[in-house]
Amino acid sequence: MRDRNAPGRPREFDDTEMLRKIMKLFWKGGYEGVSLSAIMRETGLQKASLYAAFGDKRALYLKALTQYHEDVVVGAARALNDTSRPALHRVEAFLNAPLDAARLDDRTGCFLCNASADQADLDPATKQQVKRGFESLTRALAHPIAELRPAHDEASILTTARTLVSVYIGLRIMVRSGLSLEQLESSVPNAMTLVSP
Amino acid sequence: MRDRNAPGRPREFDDTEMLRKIMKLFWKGGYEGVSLSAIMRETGLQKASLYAAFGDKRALYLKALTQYHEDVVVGAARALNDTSRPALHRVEAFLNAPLDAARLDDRTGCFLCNASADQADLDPATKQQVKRGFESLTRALAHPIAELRPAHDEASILTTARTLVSVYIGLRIMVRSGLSLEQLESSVPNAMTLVSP
DNA sequence: TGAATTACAGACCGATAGGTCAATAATATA
DNA sequence: TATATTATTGACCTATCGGTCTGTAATTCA
Repeated sequence: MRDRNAPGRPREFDDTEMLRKIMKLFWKGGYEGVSLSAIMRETGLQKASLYAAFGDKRALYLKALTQYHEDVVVGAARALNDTSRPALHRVEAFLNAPLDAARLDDRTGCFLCNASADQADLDPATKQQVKRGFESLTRALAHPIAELRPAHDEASILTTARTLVSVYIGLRIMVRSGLSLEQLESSVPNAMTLVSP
Repeated sequence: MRDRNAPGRPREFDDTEMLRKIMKLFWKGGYEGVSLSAIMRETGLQKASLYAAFGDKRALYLKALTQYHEDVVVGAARALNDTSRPALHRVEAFLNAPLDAARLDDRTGCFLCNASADQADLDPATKQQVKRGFESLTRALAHPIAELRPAHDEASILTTARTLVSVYIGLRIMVRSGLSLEQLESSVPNAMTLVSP
């Protein structure tokens, strides 16, 4: 983000707004599946402007992934920490998110999952960013689980959280492959038995 | 596969052998991440030979995915149905597969998962093939689970199988992002409580 | 042995990829 | 108002992309 009142011609677009558009492209199409021309079309910016503002395509992808973290991961973590709702509801809502998206006919899945499958093996920075996202989700999920399981120690809480993040990821991936909602949704109450036996 | 004793010059390579090499490339690099030049390098075949034998790049990808089904998915299904081993062990081995791979420093993940994240949203045939793979895994996993839970009805068995497939996928994806094995492996016994309470 | 058929090698194709550059426009500051 | 600084534009660059074509080699069958 460039300073307002900086010398020189002011930027005509908002960095974050553009990164959100770019995020949606990469989210849906993957790294190689999105060309700079597609980004130019979507943002209305010229190649050189993109390059000056964000760097090359790799940097663009990584910044889109960071934007996803700030928007989606942080949002999910906040919801999991919202103590005004019952802990059980919060966990359930988290696991239901993949199915809710599918109900709205959004089978884009989760950008972290897609990036992991797509680029984690090829680019260390992407790998690191994806790992960080999963860790954030795990830590956030640990809070309501700890409320539900006050007797358990931290390690056991984190293990359960990781298992549920696995289920979340699995549902995201399976939804994307077009498996029917009716088949998948019964896995949510099934997985919930891990926190409410 | 071309007929032996067909008229004309005989093919100098084995189709399946080449498809396995191509499978490994797409598995690791994704659809757009693998160029025809890379495939030529790996297989030693010329572009025109590839095209004549398998079709265009899309067909090549789809046939690689089919090869994965025949080699890996069918293999996993067979292991899950191997009644000479205890049902509990078979389920446990299935869930451990993602971690075993990581222990051998193989973080390639699962081609079905990668294909789902990479291409399911873009190509209906890929989507269909991925769905079929997940369904095969689910059905195969249902066998040992049914042995462990004779009192449960089929719907409930399949639900549990789907939840465990989710965990499997989640572990595959998380392993690929570089999360530590020590952190992930405790999720296996945790998930096993769904079949052995 | 000749005709038909298929495979192989490698040059070739237009399109597009990511990236760069020089000219011009818009602003802050002196 | 002049200067420095940054942004924008659109042409331009080279490399590579997926795909095709042509000529030659290898085989079966009559």
